[in-house]
Amino acid sequence: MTTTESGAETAAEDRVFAALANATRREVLRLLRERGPQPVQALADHFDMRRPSLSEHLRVLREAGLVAEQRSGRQRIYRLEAGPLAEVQDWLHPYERFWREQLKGLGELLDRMPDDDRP
Amino acid sequence: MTTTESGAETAAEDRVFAALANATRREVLRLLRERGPQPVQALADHFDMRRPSLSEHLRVLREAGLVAEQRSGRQRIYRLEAGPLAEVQDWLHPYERFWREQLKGLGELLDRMPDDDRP
DNA sequence: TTGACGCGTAGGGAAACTCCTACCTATTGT
DNA sequence: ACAATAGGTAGGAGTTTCCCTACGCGTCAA
Repeated sequence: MTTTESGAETAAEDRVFAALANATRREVLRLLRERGPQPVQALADHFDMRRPSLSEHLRVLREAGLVAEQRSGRQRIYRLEAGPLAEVQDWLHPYERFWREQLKGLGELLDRMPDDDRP
Repeated sequence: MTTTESGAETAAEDRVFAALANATRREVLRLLRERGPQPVQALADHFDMRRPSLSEHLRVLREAGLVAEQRSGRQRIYRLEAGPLAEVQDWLHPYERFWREQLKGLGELLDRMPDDDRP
């Protein structure tokens, strides 16, 4: 439990999942993770998209707590804030035994199959 | 890596993240996890929403591979298919060291703070 | 066979999303 | 002081989401 997670904490959870629903925003997170903090234009260069549109995406990520900005002169350096992703993992955790069971079942199925028939 | 995950596998990833972006759909997954497979009406009873709307949500979940249906007479029993959630966890994994670093930093900060000043 | 039940699909409307082109503010260099 | 740079904001258009009310299709019970 990263935050209080008691009851109406759903609003924060909602913002995080909604932020992750867009491929451009997931790509921004990947860029910040792989290349470290960057100003907006450096990020925008990697997309076929005008800068104001990317600014909007950055706002969504910021309001979800997934990135933070640090002003440096006239630039704004964005950096990854991975905290909310830990909450996603917490959310995922109770499902883990289900997908392990499914994978186990698949494995056993394959074990009982002649090699020729495998997908 | 649960599926091939080579290149244009992004479409499947997109469908999963998009499916999880809605609170009703996340709640459906929780109900199926906690109470096991159920027909549509039993699920619909837990929401302040008409049944056709829930049917739409079930379609989105089905196309994301997160639920599966099994017909039984005139009922359709939906069950959790957690496989795609394993892929979400895979997606999450490279971020883990970042949130661990952040939490570590926060812990050290708290250690250096007098108890009275803690949030 | 007829009626009720379980559920999906069609179609529509309000709101939200995602992109765009201006445009505005703040900072820096000349 | 002035022009150029970095980046946010406003407003608008096209698309998608999410809910609704009808309605259609298959199944079961009388």
